[in-house]
Amino acid sequence: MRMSKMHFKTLREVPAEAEIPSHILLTRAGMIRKLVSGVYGFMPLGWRTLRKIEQIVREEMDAAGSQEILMSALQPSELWEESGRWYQYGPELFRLKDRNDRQFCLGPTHEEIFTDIVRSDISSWRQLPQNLYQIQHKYRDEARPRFGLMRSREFIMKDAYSFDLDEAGLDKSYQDMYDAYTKVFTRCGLTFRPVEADSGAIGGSNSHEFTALSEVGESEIAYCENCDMAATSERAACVDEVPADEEMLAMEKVHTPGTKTIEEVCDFLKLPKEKSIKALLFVTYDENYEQNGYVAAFIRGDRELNMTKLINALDIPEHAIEFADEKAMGAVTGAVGGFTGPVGLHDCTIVVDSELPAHKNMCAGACEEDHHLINVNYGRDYEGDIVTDLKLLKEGDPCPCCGKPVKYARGIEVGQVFKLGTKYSKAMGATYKDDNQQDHDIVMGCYGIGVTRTMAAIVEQHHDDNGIIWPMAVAPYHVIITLVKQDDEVQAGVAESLYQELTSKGAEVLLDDRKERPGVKFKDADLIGIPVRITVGRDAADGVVEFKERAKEENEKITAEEAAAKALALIAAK
RNA sequence: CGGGCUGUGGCGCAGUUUGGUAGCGCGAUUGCUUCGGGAGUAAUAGGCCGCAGGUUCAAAUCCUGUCAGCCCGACCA
Repeated sequence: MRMSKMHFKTLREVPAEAEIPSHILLTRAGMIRKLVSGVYGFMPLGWRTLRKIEQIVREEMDAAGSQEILMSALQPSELWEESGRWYQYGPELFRLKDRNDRQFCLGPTHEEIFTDIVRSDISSWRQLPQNLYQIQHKYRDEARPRFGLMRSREFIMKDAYSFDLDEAGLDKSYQDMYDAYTKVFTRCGLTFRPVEADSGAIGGSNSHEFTALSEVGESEIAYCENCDMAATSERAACVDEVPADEEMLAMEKVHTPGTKTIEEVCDFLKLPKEKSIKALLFVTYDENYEQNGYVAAFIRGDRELNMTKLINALDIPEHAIEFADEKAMGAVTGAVGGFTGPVGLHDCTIVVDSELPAHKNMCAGACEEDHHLINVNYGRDYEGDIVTDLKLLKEGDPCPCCGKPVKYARGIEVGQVFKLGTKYSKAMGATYKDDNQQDHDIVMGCYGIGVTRTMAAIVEQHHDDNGIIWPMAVAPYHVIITLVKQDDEVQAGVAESLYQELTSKGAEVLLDDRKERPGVKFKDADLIGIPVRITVGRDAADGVVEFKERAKEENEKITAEEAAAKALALIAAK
């Protein structure tokens, strides 16, 4: 490609809204273009890289035995009603109506569609297992789109769905996908870690998230250097602390004026936070978004609540629960906020963290303004409707597997695999007959890769102050020939024959023949991150050019023939 | 959803307090000089100041409403 003919524009200044390197650099390099918040288009260079990532995904999916199809993004609401997710998915679902008032949505994911396909095409055990995938635009009306491609409302995703006879089959499909994902992200040049994850709105039992390590990532992972434990912070189990046993003392109400927070109460009563119970009150909503109940969660004063664990314990959608305001709190506790406790609390679902029952003689709110109770004991003074792990695992806490202190890291979720089981096949009637004419639910798995997000993650891990440093496998072009003086016949001739030579051997080459000053060409070459740069300049008359890899500091003067051979070797090694 | 900030040529911003004919830098076009790390110079083009309403002789500026964008929070009982 001759750059003088390419639709191409770089920005010298950083766009005002861009915060993180991938957003800044992809925009400055002219690879992506924002239309509205969370919606991006891809310009020639960006589109080439995206297609390369897609191609890697395709090759590995095909190799793993999955078949590519393409379903519509526009989906009728009926299928979502069937699975129950028309309500469950919440406000992130882009909903729209046609001229006849029929409801549709733009697919945020495609479990329903694929299940629908399979239930009509598959009827016999002989037809299983099957694995289908597509690479397609997805739509999610994110509460807060941000960071360019990292969290957008329209994005490209590869989603795959496996259909098996039984759990054993699913285990194999899951492992095959897990292995394929490992190959995909390795080929893309990412440093990543597969971690255990919560399955969220998708549902199902097991799940792993593939996290590209990065400080700007929105995903927080806990891992252990001593054992194999690695999980998202919301998924990570916590070890219950078991305190020394003590005799139960008589419960007592004490006057604690103005002590709303755990800190204030514990300071006032001269107690460690480990001896106090923290209360968190929520209101819940039904399918019509009407308030339908209250939830009180209790954890030890020094702990933090893990919202995901609470939602899972209650078995409700994420959007069906909110922190209660002062008024709602009063309605339940009969007191102003800050003095809620589990004793005598009624008309709400009480969820108690699993480590609290073993804790004796605790301090808790008395459900009365300016009063707390001390020597509160589980079983005698209060009970929970649900007792389960609600705690957030923090850095340094004991590892749930081996007990050593856990570490924390941030990362970008570039892929996730789920064991769905029969959640969708049961709801939508996707069954097969076995060799005894018996019907069984098809056992499903689903597997996603955020293709556009992967592109952003690669930039996050591969850039410097001057721009992007694309790994060869995903670079929009392999080589850029920087022609220093485009109107110097000798230089132009050398550049042209080098361009022809490399192109004819299968290299993807950009020839910078623009009427620009050399500085501009060098800056642009660095910004767009082409892995190999061959500069044709003052030594062209001697057949000598300059060879430089984008990722390396040094450059060398060699003959054009040597440069071509070197470039081809690097391309072949990708 | 809650809180804060911002909308002024393609991009980045000043001007708004104290109403009075819209400015700067980058970019773009043309000429000359320059030419190996985002050149210099001269000239030119480009904006009903997000939108709607109001106050006023007069509104980018004041008032009301509205839309859009960005940031922060979602851990407090």
